[in-house]
Amino acid sequence: MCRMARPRKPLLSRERIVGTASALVDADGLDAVSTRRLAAELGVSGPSLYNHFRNKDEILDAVADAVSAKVDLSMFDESDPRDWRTALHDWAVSYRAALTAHPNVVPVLARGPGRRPAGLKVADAVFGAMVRAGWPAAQATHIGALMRYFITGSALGSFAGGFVDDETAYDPSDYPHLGQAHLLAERQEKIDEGAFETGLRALLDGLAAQYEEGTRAKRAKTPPADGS
Amino acid sequence: MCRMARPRKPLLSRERIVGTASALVDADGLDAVSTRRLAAELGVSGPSLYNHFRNKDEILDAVADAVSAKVDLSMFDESDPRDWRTALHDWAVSYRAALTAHPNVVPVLARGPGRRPAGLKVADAVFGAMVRAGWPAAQATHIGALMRYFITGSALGSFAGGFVDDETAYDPSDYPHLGQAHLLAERQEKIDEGAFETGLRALLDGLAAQYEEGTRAKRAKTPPADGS
DNA sequence: ACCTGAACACCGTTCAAGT
DNA sequence: ACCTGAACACCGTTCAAGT
Repeated sequence: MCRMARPRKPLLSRERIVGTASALVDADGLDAVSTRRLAAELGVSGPSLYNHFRNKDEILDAVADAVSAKVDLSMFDESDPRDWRTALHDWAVSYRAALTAHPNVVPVLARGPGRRPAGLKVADAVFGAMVRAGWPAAQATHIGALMRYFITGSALGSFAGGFVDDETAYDPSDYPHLGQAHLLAERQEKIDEGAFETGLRALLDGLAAQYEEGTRAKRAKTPPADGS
Repeated sequence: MCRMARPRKPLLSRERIVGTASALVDADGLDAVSTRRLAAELGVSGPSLYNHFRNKDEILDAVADAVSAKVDLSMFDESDPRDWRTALHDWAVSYRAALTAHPNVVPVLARGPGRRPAGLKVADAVFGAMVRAGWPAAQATHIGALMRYFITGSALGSFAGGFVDDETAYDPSDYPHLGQAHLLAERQEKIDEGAFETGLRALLDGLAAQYEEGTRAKRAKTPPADGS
């Protein structure tokens, strides 16, 4: 029975803001998220958001990190029996799936992990697993980087979707080999998936060859003599 | 000596607009290009731009296409003696150099060629050369796509630059393998170049292996029997 | 602590008006 | 044909004020 006003439950929380912002990005794209519209969606006025985030970029970072958090990393556990190549493959597939489920967020993610905790956890896990598998630290760093290049590139620049679904856009005298390019748009997902699989396999094949070279050199302790 | 006003020389042209916009993007980033600021830089009022471009996106597309136009495609000429693997390698290096010279433009380019003529010329050249080298059309499409994934991904998400140059950002209990991560920022270019080279080599090694498989299968006309 | 309205300095784009 | 000022419907962010 006191007359002092108890603090009412806050209208907002970081979680609620991130959840609504994510839905907005997924539905209408990155540009659709203005602080004013997001606030309206949450039933508050624009400036209220600044009680929970320093600025709009921090909100989008949190949205992006929620996507990173969905990437499966269990294949990099020490207890997991998968070899590094299989682990890398399965991780890449899981990573790409997380990104293609939220394509509008990819431009934010592609900027790098920055200070985003889930993004850093991903980088940490793959680096640690590659070192444990026998890769030198410098190579392990390169692998983390180049896999990210390929995966985010594939999620961002949906190759086929980047073409226009309009036959007249590709004059044969200008582009002699693009006669079927307008068909790319409709077969988009299949082509992007095929290109991703082809590229991933090539990447892993090539890395396996480099790994073999490395272990052979280590076994020999000296550069191999010529002949058998 | 006539009193009728001759049409004075127009203040603007598409070329002048694109040139100034490119300089603005390179110097201050994509967000620094507002129609009003661009117009001020050109000595005109904002709406004047709409006499030459339908909207701001068209201006940025033209800026991006100017970068694509700098990618060397001579290695794909029919008269060029380079084999497909060497051509693909040299093209990738030239492509990446064009992008890293204008990193702020990459997000626009990464969206795909769309209707941008220079972007389409690139896609046309690589596809045509791969088909001529003996790749099946579907595989040639995949190669164009996956190379673009890797190259734009590497130019966009400068891996090392994505980390923060701040030791305290990487708590060892959270990220046991990132103890040196704050050093990444300063060694950025070297790491990104190393990762690009490692990845490109792996990609080409892997593709060469798939190419071998393909030609072997073709020679045999039937799936190869076991044994030698 | 958390939310508000008012305000500031911006946006992209349209359009009638000028030459 | 090409440029202008005015206008419309927006932005992100700050800040004093309220509870």
